[in-house]
Amino acid sequence: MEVGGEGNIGDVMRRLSPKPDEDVRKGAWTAEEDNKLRAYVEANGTGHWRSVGKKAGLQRCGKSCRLRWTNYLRPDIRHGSFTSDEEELIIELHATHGSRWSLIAAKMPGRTDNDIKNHWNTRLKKRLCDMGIDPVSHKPISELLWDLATRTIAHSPGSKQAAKRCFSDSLLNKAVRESCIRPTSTTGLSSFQSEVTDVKNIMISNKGEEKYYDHAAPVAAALGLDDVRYWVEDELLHRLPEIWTSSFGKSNETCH
DNA sequence: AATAATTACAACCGCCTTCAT
DNA sequence: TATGAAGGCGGTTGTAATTAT
Repeated sequence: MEVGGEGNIGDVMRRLSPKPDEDVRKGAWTAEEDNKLRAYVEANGTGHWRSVGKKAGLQRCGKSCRLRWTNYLRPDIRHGSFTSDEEELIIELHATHGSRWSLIAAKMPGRTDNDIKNHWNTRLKKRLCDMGIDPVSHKPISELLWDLATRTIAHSPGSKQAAKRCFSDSLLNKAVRESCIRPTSTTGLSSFQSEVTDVKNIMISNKGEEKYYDHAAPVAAALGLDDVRYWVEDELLHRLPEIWTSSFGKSNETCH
């Protein structure tokens, strides 16, 4: 015991501060650690996670132990890929509850909130986008574009130009992002331009873009654009230097 | 066969809520 | 009522495995 005992400020600070890093292991769990934690919980049950690491002979913090048990070791967890029925249920529940994963998991026995969240972020979100559905609102993208251009923006001063600009940015960024062209700052603008001289053909030949044009058509009509495709192509070629500079000109990173 | 890109998922982090004192 | 511990949640990151080039 140090001189000063309970009242010593240094002692108080040490008790309140987190333990030094060397006392706590991080990263992937080993099979031995899993066995220790499983044996401890089977013998003592869950709860009081803060002390579990120590009592189970693990150099892990309580949070880490709890997470490992609830997301992986719990015996009622069903591991393995999601069935199509489960995927449909997740989409349905997400439309109702949003990203309240614990709520969604409660309606899917055997699945953890972490698993569902991961599956949503890696698979389902993309699938909805490909179907032309916004994964946040679960509404068709065409409907959202329409709202954006005709209601949110188009009724304010200087609206038409703003709406056109917003609309074109969305299309152009998508076209560049989804094309096979991956320029870098070291490529240089001139060679990038030569690579994309026929970018409109990439856009037209890409079936996803065709679908995107379908979504865009009613918005274009609302803005008084007779043919959105030619307008976007003109915009894209005209604004290529600007797009290149804003996206890739400031770093050596490749385009994502 | 080697390398790059993408995918899948375990784990961490920070914040919030609840509860006991 | 204020405070701190504990548990829970959602967002994000790191990385191993897989697939594409």
